[in-house]
Amino acid sequence: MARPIGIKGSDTANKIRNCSLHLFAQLGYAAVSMRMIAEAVGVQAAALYNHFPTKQDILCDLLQVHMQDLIDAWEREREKDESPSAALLRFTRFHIRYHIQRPDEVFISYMELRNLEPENFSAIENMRGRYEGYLRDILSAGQTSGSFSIADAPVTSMAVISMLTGVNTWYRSGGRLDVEDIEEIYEGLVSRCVGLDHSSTVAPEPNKIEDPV
Amino acid sequence: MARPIGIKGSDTANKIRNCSLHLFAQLGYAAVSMRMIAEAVGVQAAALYNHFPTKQDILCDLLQVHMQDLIDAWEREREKDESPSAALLRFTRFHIRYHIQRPDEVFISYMELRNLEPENFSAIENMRGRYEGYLRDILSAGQTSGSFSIADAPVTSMAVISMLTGVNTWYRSGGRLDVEDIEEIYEGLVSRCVGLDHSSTVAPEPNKIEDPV
DNA sequence: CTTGTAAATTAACGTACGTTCATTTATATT
DNA sequence: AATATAAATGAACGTACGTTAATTTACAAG
Repeated sequence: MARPIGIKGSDTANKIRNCSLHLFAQLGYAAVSMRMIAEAVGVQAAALYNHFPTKQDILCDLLQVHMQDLIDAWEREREKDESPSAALLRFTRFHIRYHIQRPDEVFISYMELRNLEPENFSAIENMRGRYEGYLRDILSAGQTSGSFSIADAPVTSMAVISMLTGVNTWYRSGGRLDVEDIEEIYEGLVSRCVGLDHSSTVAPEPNKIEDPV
Repeated sequence: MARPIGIKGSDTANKIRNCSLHLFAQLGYAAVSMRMIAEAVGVQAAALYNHFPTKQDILCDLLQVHMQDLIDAWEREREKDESPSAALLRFTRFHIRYHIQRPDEVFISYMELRNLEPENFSAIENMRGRYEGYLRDILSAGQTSGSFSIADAPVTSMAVISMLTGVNTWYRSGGRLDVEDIEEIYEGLVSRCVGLDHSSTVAPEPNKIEDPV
């Protein structure tokens, strides 16, 4: 057997991405061999090199795509000229929702950075810095406008990001709380962190009052 | 050369612990070979097996000692019969101070858990759960006594832990803020997360008022 | 002083690694 | 239809891995 019938190269490449993602997240980059990836894909190890020049390139591709997708998703989600408080709550809900749906990508983005060569490492770190900058800018804007009360905007933004991303360490689907419950709890926590009293800035949900059935 | 003069076995064992800790933190458990550890220690690879039966046992030892030391340190630091708010602030400062001084241990405790065999994994996870329980109990106590205003104590405790541990991802010694500055900022953040207004619960520092020089 | 143990050495075990090569076959292009 | 390219295969490369064995020497205990 050589090239199978009905095979498009891009399909195999995506299968390599998916299988590598799961294996890297479960076992760690260094503990995953090209032969393991190949077996998961259903192919011989040498075939992987038709799609990625090295093992490192697979990891790099995964991290780069994840970070770019995250940035793009927020760029689409954000509303320009929104108030800092509204933007903060939007960011909070977005971050939780986006990350909770991609536990493997988030995991390797934090854990496998050190396995990248310096230049690839810097590229990913810059992207992460850019994303963190969105939140920092929201906090700074709210600080300037006086709607937030913050001791230190850079530190507070890191604290909030850590708090939000931390959800991934304990959330399991089918647990006591669904994503909407979690978003709501963290909206409250984040509001308090920046000196907003959440209950006074958000109107109660109408149907909880008007629709008791 | 066989056994060198003036060598105590426990010294070598500790050197193996220290070198492995740094290497694991820098490169990851799977990427570190016994020969690398041996070279860092200044010994041949086979000599490591006089002190640890396998590579996994070195990792397991490091994680277990770290978690046990953390638990012991908090048991010594805590004050029985303290109010929930005082206990919370004590925990906050303790956690930041303790973790910021041990970045490598903290790092591998989060990253290399998956490289443990199931039973070792469970042992470490139980210890972590026990430590997290200290905070959860403080929050529950404050919720019961009415001094805290919390939507969900388990979730809030995980949020707070994530926030505090997150300091390790950005803190570098010699930076803009020293540890005391950071503890103070996070004291404020944590107080707000549980519905305490920090500024009203802590008296202003006297020398900032009385000693303007 | 003898003896047993502890701590090191060198050498070697089989296995697995990332990657390359030559080859074969399916698809795409002209 | 002829040709080039894309996508697979099986075999092999040298290297490194975790661990074990046999041996040598320093220290501790009787």
